[in-house]
Amino acid sequence: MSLPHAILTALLEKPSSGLELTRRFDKSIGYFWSATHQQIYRELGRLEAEGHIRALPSEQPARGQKKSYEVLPAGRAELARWTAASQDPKPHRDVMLLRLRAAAVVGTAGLEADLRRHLDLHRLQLAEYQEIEQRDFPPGKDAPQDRLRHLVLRAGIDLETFWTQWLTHALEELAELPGSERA
Amino acid sequence: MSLPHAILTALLEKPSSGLELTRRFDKSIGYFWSATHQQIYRELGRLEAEGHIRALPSEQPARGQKKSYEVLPAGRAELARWTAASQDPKPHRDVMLLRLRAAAVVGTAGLEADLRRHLDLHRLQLAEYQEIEQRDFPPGKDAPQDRLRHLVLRAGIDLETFWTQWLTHALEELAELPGSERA
DNA sequence: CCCGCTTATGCAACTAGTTGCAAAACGGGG
DNA sequence: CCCCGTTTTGCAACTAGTTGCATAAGCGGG
Repeated sequence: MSLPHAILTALLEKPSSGLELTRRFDKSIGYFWSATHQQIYRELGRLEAEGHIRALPSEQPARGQKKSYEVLPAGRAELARWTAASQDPKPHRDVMLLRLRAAAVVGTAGLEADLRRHLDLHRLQLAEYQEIEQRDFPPGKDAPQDRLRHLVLRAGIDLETFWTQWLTHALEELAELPGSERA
Repeated sequence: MSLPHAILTALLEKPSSGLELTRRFDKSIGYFWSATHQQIYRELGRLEAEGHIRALPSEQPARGQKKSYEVLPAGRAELARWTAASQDPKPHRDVMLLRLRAAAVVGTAGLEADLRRHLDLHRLQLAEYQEIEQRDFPPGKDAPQDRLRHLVLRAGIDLETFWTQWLTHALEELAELPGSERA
């Protein structure tokens, strides 16, 4: 149950409307939590009903009109509680690893193209993160908040780096395999 | 929709009952796909209904009786199709990264203990994988199937290695932060 | 002025995964 | 032989996330 807390964090960083939140979830927030606009609007409604956030009064709340939200003290308290609470790590699920394990049994036919495609996607993502790092975390900018946010970004960068290396290695192995399309 | 394919892969590697599958999902299969026994039984039922697997005839199918399954040709074909089909990578979601980003806003109070706990868990998992590697993939064992499975295990090992390093780094940063429990 | 495109919000139905619980058979102890 | 704990199977309800679509307002061009 982390989406509401992701939204609270984002709103504390900057009060926003649903669409603005969606855009931010597609960018910086997206590298550790993704969400669609439908999820976000639903959750904004819930958070408002619970008294954790409220719509900024200035704007009128009609459909098709921008409606911005800000976090209330109760919301900040809930976020602090959640952040400090112990949580078990969720088991990971990775489709590509599963496909490779399946390929060990039913053959690797057709896999290579998709491995290459994923490699390109991860390279692209990595480049994007590195650009963010250059732009937002130049050396010397180390207020506590920046250090923590930089740490999170580093995780994103290192994970993408790992995947590009692993996929490269996988493609090499695949190329060396004897009959590449054994049934 | 990958659970049925994880099950097909596991059953091709070795026909099993629901409980045996559950045990294997807790061990080797678990490092890229996890599932509870409830999920597995439900899915076994579906796969049987679809004609992808069948119960081994030898055993009688009463409740509380072991019932083992094997993959039928249709199931193998479906797995091969799925393995070769192009799939988009799923966006990642990581609660710990989210919590750290939240901590940049609401303070790091209470985080350290859980970071340490996660570090221990990842170290434990890493040790377990390394043990599997020593046992199952001694140097020189490189039939095609082994190479692919080893590659998958390497991903698990390298990911756990990454997390132990990152968490260690995070703890260092946290220790250096000025007021460790600023609200 | 009204048509169609974009922006912004949102509902509803579906899919996948989780949690809680229970029933049937087996096996050992009294 | 029967009671009770364990093994194995399974249903049902719930939670979270995804997909598809709808509705309202603003805006620019013919």
